[in-house]
Amino acid sequence: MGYSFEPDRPALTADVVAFSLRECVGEAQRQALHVLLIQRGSPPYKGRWALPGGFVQTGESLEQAARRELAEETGMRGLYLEQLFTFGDPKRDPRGWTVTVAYVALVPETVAVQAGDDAAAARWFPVQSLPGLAFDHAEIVHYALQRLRNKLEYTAVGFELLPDEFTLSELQTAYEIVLGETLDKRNFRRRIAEANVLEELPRFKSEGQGRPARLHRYRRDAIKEVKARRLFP
Amino acid sequence: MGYSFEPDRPALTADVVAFSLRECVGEAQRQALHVLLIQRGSPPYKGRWALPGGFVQTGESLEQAARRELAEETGMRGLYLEQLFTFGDPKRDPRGWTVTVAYVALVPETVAVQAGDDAAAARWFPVQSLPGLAFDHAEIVHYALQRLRNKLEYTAVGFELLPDEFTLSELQTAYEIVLGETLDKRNFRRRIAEANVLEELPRFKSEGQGRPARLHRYRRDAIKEVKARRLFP
DNA sequence: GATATTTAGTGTAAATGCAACACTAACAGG
DNA sequence: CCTGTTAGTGTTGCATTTACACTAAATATC
Repeated sequence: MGYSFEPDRPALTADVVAFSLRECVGEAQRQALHVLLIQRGSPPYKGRWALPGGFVQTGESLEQAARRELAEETGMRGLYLEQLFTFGDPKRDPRGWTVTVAYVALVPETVAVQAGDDAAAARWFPVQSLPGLAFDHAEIVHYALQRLRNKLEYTAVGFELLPDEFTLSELQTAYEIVLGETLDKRNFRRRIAEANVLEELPRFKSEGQGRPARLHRYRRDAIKEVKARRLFP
Repeated sequence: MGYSFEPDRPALTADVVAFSLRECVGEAQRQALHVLLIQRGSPPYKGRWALPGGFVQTGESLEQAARRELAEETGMRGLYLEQLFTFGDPKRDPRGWTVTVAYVALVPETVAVQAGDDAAAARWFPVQSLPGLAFDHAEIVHYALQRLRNKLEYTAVGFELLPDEFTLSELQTAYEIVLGETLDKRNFRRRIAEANVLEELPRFKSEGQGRPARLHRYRRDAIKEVKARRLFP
């Protein structure tokens, strides 16, 4: 690093692609993968939808900035968060040089959005029918979706999209929706069992009619990355 | 993104972890994975070794900045380059707030280092015996090494460490050194063949004595990511 | 309350993929 | 020409993965 000459500095922001499995409006009982978007209240792209995010502030880490912005604009806290990629095309923001560190967040359906202080509208959109997005945010979402699918294939982070306690059927449905394919029930359960990241709870959940399903939760002592073998080859 | 308030901006740098397979000094014919380091000529960490890199300049993309810095400080151009991670701990640079976008480069042994304009020393160090590094660069190298091994396991980027034309034995040796394990010759060749990213050349290379080996090169029309199946499970 | 309906939960067999393994081919040096 | 060295090639046993169907436990209906 040759620090002898100090050129201009870009504005640095952290943006978050927050994914969640939510029910489609209209179609009750049909879940789909959604992304949280915020409607811009000022130019450029006024009125357009954009990813939650904002400036990284002095003294905070990048991840802290992402968490803070998410909390400020949507009220959501304590989520799974992972750095995705840093986007720095000099023309990505029409106002000037702005580099953004993008994060992916996974949000259980039970976590509610509370509109931010600045009262900007925040809404979940199905990834299949996103509105036109501000800046290069469409590209960021696209990249995030690829990464999420990849990650789900060879790690066991699926439960980050579910509440603390969940049934194996709910977990399987989550995987099926994100991966966009149906999975075999017995094979799915075997793999999850082999990954050894869940523990049974002494409780059950009644899914309307039908036999009640055992509740599970993530084992806090489990290693996050199940790297040895792909979960869904 | 709420751009109503503009806080301080961090300095933004791009640093490069350049990997190469080189012969160990002293031990002729024994290759090892090396990382290119540059000796700092000014405080902080004066005299310490650090990753090549420097400020991202106005009007250039992050990758362009990484390539430019690498060219300026080492003379190396046209390499495989991939964004690794962005490090933004507010205390990572004692002089002040500096965020760095780290890249990984893969360098064939045939590419020579030309000392930079500022005549700073540039040297290849075996990853197994790195000197104490400036800033958080040790952490960055550690992370880069993990990523390289991972990448080699399920993609076919190994040839980026070799010259344009190479033999299959050379490619296998490259994989063995990076992964730190020996591989079965027939299984290795089968997997490389199935990945379908190489083409035979009508030429051979004599490796001292012994039967000459057919030269291969990377097929320009091949898709880079061999994602369907891990290469070395 | 008997029966139908719905969801949960469980094992096995066939096919596929992976890992282990040994010899022949082509050259250089003595 | 004989030896040493590196290149190149298939098969088999084992492990993993996939495909697949019934029983269990609850609710709703008549």
